[in-house]
Amino acid sequence: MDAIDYKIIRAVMDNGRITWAELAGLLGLSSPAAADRVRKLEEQGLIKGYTALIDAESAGYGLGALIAVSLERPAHRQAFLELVQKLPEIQECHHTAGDDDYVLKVRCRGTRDLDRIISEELKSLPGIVRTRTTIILGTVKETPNVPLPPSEQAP
Amino acid sequence: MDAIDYKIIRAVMDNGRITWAELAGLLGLSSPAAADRVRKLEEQGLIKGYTALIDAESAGYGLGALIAVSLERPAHRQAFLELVQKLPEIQECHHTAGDDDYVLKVRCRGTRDLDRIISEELKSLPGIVRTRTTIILGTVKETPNVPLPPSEQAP
DNA sequence: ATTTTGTAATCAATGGCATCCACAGCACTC
DNA sequence: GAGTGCTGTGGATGCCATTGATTACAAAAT
Repeated sequence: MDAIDYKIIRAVMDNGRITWAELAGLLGLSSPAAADRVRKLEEQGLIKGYTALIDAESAGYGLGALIAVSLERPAHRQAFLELVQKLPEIQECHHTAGDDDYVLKVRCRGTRDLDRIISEELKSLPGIVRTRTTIILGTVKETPNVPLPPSEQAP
Repeated sequence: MDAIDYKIIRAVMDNGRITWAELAGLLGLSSPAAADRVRKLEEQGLIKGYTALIDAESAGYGLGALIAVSLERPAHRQAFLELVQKLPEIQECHHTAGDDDYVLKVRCRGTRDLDRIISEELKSLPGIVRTRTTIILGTVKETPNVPLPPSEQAP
C-alpha cells in the first residue's frame, strides 16, 4: 500500500472503466505493471468491485428516506439483518451508537413502496420496538468514494 | 427506457467493467448495438459514471458518522452547501424533512478528523444552530445500487 | 562479499475487443 | 407508396489486455 496504490485508487474511483494503458500513463508504469497492481488490490479486498452510478430519480426511484430502527433484544437481530440483505430498496444499513440501534437508507418509487417496507417488511419482524422515518427532500451530495487526500504517502 | 435498458443497468451496476461483448451476450444483441445503448444511457444522464468500490476500513477510513445539521435561516445555506461539496469526508448530504435540516454521512480516519469536521469546518459557519452526531459502530450493508426489480423481463 | 531468493518491473507477441462504417430492416409520416 | 429516422448487423481496422520470458534490485543467508 504505497503512493502508487493511492494513485490507483484515486484513478479507479474517478473512472471505473479506465484502461490499463491510461492508468499506466498516470502512474508512469507499463500497462502490465499497472494491471498487476490493480489485480493485487482486488485480491486484497481493497477494491471490492466496480459499478455504474445510476441516477435514482431518472430510474424511477425518486423517494429516499432514512429509517431509524430500535431493536428490542439481540434475539431477533438475525432475522432483521437477513431482511436488510434481502430488500434491494435498502441501500445502506448502519449499526449506530445513540438513541436507535440501526439507521437504514432506503430508495423507493413512492410512498406506497415506503409504506410497504415500513409497515409490512419491518414491522412484521417480532423484535422491532419502533421506527422513526425521515423523508429525504433532496440529495445534495452522494458519492461512494473514500475521501483520500489529493496526495498521500505510503505508511 | 425499455426492458433491454433495464437489463443493461442491472448488468453495469453488477459489473462496471463488463465488456461490450459480454453485455451483448446477456442482451442477445451485437456488441456495437450494446455499446450504442450504453452510450445513449450515459448521454441522457441515467448512467452518471463508473467507479470502483473501495473498502473504507482497509483504506484507513474506519470511522463513520451521521451528522444531523440544523440551519438557522436560508441566508447561510449557500456557504454550507459549498462546504459540503468541498469536504471529501462528506460522502452524502441529504436535505430532510423533520427535526433537522440536513443529514450528512461522513467517513474519516478517526475521532481527530471527526472533531475537526464538526468543530472547525461546520461550527465555523455562521448559520448552523446545532449538530447532532451519531457514530456508526458498523456498516451492515452499503451499496450505491438502485433497487431495480430482479426480473423486469424482455419481450 | 557472493549467492540466493523474492518482488516488481519492462519488453515483445498474440489474441480479443472496441470502434467505425456501410448497409439492411422496420415503423411512422406525409 | 415513397420518404425518413431509428436501431441493429456484419465486417475491417487498430488498439488494448494478457501472457511469458527476462531483467533489475533489495533483503536475507551462507
